[in-house]
Amino acid sequence: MHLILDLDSETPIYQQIRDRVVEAIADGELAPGADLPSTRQLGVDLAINFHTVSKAYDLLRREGIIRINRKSGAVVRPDVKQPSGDAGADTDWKRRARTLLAEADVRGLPKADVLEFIRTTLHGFPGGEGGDPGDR
Amino acid sequence: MHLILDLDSETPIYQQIRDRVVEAIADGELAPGADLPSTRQLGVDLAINFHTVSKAYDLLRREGIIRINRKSGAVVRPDVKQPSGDAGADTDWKRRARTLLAEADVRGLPKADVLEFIRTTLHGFPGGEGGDPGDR
Amino acid sequence: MHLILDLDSETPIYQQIRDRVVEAIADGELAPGADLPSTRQLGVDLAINFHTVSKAYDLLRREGIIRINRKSGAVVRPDVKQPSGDAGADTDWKRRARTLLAEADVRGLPKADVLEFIRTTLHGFPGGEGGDPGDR
Amino acid sequence: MHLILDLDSETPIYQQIRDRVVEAIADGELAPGADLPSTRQLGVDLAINFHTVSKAYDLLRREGIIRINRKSGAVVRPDVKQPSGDAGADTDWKRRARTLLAEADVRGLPKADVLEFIRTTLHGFPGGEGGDPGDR
DNA sequence: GTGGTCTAGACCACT
DNA sequence: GTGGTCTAGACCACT
Repeated sequence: MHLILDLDSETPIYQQIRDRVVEAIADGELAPGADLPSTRQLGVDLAINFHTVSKAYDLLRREGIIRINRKSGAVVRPDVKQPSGDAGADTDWKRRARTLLAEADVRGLPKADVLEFIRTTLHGFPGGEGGDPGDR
Repeated sequence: MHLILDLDSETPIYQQIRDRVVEAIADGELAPGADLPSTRQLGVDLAINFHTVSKAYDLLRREGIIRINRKSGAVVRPDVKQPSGDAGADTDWKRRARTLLAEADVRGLPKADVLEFIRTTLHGFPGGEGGDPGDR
Repeated sequence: MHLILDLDSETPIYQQIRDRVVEAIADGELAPGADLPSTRQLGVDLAINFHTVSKAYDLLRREGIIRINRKSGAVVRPDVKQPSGDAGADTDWKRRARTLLAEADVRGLPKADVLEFIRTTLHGFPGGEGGDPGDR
Repeated sequence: MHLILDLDSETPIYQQIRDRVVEAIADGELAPGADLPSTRQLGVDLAINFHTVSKAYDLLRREGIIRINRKSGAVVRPDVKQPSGDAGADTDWKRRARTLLAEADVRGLPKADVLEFIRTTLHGFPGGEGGDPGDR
């Protein structure tokens, strides 16, 4: 997992780490069950304080994405990428997606381009289910 | 424009107002060139400080979505929903979209369902293919 | 709200603060909507670091018990003490209660005494609903 | 004794084992004097390290609930379910019960429901009134 | 004046 | 060797 941060971004570093880990899991770079680097190690690699990494991992744990063990460190939850049935989280995701799509529309991004970008990104994630049946 | 806030949300109030305005424009509730309520009026309607509304409007102005005139108040920019050609903003939008899609994938939402939701939402916004058809 | 900590306890300080705040709300010392002290102020009062208070407040916020505003500080949520309809949290509470009751039983505390202690404690919290209809 | 662990819980594994053993004793599944499975056997059954089981057993021993013999293994103490007269432990139990009840109140659980749940749970444990009736 | 973020380092628990 | 807690202090955003 190679992880690039933007220290000048308004997005807090711990949030960026959280986002990059989620993307690494979606991309298949981090498989379900895989080990994450230790908070101290990742802190050294990213040249940031390990407390900041800790905060990112704690966020991922609360989101049900990773498991943290005091001894063995952090691992991607084995049941990740499987439907959780958390209706509240689904609703929240859709609300955020709707806002993002509205922004694309308001900024004049052509609907066809947006849809194409999303289709491509989604299908770039490994794993068959819901794949592209022809061109639909 | 009917605007509902969630005071308990982690999303700051000003950000929620900004999001709802963007959605109202995408939905066609607020047409290009239309007047927004005055900051004081909206503050009263939402039972919040008008400074918070000002902050939301200022954010929308910096994003190139509305125009603010000290005298005539805030209006939706007439050229909204047309491609701005701001490559940096496009890149930023795609990065955020990618993170959101990765989150859907990691949470186990079926790709077909995600794509269907996005297609439906996008087509729910009035207007042909995003941007002036005679302009492309 | 007067708050006493046991610095030698195995229970982390932030957890103790969380517990004491919950008790203060149940006791009616902190009414729904009431202000909590600022993190810095409470830190000074308790002679602990304000970060530790922050952690306690963040926990209370995530539990839906308080609301935190960057400007105006922390307040008890106005809708506290009203059923939230969060079935998962109810189940979790019952599981913890069952464990605690099992411990009382195993330690030989007479059931009548346990029930009496719980009845008394519960009825010591102000607010009528579900009160003691006679002796049942 | 059938024992189910939640590896994703915030509660450490050893604490979960301790809790389940206490509940099994309260439920009468494990009688006073009964043998507990060996740490290695239980470790295999639960697919966890036997050291974690040892830690749970050691905690139960320190709580005066089981006895551990290097040769014959762990057994439920014969005098369990009888008043120990440990005032400190009683005070501690009441403090924890008070916090749990305060949480129920703050979360809006009706007092009558809480009392009913506790009464039912308590009466679900076999045995008269907690402790030896001839002894009081 | 409020909370939020980040750094830094100590000490602890758990293995 | 791992994460968790706590202290301490800086700087920032928001009002």
